[in-house]
Amino acid sequence: MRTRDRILLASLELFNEKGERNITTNHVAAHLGISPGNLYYHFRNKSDIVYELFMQYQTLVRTYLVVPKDRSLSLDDKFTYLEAVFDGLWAFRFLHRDLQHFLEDDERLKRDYRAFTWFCLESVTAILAGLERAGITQPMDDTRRSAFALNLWLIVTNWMSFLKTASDDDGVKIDREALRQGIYQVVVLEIPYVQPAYLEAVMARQARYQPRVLSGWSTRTTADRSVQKIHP
Amino acid sequence: MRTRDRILLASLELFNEKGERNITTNHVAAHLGISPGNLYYHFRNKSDIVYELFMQYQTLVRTYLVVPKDRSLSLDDKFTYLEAVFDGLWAFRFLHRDLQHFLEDDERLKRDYRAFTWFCLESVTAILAGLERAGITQPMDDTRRSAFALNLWLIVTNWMSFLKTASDDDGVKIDREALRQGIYQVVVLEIPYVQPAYLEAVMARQARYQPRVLSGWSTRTTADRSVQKIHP
DNA sequence: AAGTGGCTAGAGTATATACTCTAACTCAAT
DNA sequence: ATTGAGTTAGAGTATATACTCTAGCCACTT
Repeated sequence: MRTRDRILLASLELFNEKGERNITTNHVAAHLGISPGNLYYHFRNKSDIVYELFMQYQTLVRTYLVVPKDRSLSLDDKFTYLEAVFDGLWAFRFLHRDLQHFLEDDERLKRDYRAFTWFCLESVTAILAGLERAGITQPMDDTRRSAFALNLWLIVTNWMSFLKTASDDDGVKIDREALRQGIYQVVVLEIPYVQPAYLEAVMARQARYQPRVLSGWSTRTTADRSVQKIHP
Repeated sequence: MRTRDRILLASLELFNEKGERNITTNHVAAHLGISPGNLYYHFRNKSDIVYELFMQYQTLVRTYLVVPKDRSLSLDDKFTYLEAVFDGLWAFRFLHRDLQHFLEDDERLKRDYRAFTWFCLESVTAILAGLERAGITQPMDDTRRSAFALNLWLIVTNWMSFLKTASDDDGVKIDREALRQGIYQVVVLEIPYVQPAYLEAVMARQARYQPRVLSGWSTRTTADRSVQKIHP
């Protein structure tokens, strides 16, 4: 593998694990056993590494967030979308953590990220419209659908950071699996709009993603509020 | 005003404006015209300043997120809650920006923040239950309500960062006013559960918070996707 | 054999950052 | 007047961080 690609891969790995703020270019170089000079031969600066990683992320998301033109959407499609989106978020989880910093630091990234957001929101809206046309959910007017798509996107993109801040690391390991429990939350959002004929099927599939982290949190008493450990 | 309080105030101001990551203790001291040594006389380290600010934030939120015991909730209450929460978020907006970093940096803050989150989720759940009892929204079972409360909280707490990342600074100034447009999004979330008798009233109030930022984004074409300026 | 261009090492640098240390000032109580 | 606790100034420090510079290596062409 080319050095340039190894740098990207190692950066992604370390950024995801420790957070970009805690990983210096020297760390990345040391991790790969190359010199800092070598790293700077391939990238002008740290921002460029982040930008390139964002481009990879964007490409990934743009490939799977498409509405098929030749057929109508199924319930399976819906969950395929969700799983893909969460997998992407997991693979590039460092991005959303310091997003604001990155965007302030790099005008180009800011521009591109904004366009990317609108693309995502439009795609989600199109998917929602597709599900309506397929008779899975109730039709809604355009304004409502757009606002709904935005809520959906907010929940999806911030589910990870919620897990990180709200759950106890000792009790619940945050991994790709835990992340997918965000799917449960998204389905909760949509349930009121599901057509009666599909309600049972939707809820059955939703059950697969039932959160371990949160189950029963509303019934806990004040006394054990801070205790989050799971004891079998 | 005591020096200690001036340090807190200046830190909050600078953190909110530039982000904690970009503000050093020396910056804060210089801003106040005091020496770094003086600052470190009052605070052992930077984390302590952040912690203290979080405590202020927490106190604020805990005071207004209470369910009245002596009477049932009204529609006004609901919007009062929302406005208060968004005002609090605005006043301490630096917190949610680098939250993950803060929590990794300070074990004490991590513990307290987690407890705070659960408190908020329980409070929101209690408020939702109160609205149901008052006949404003349809009753739902406990599991659903908890999950719903969590979605609501996710949208509320991340609305600001969405605005920051998705909107064009030139076109739409992000301020306390823009932030409140998150209220619009929250109401969208709740509309399916509003009892018919209240639907009109809810939507009328919602209209006050109609986003300027997002209006019509779903209908924009690819060509002007990146253009976010508002021209009257 | 000599040259060429891509790649790499590694020492080095300017700046920043969080934080320390000591001396000195203020002012109310004695 | 003296004391002494609380407060402040300001120079200083150890470390980190992003990044530079120069010399040289290696594979391949001519």
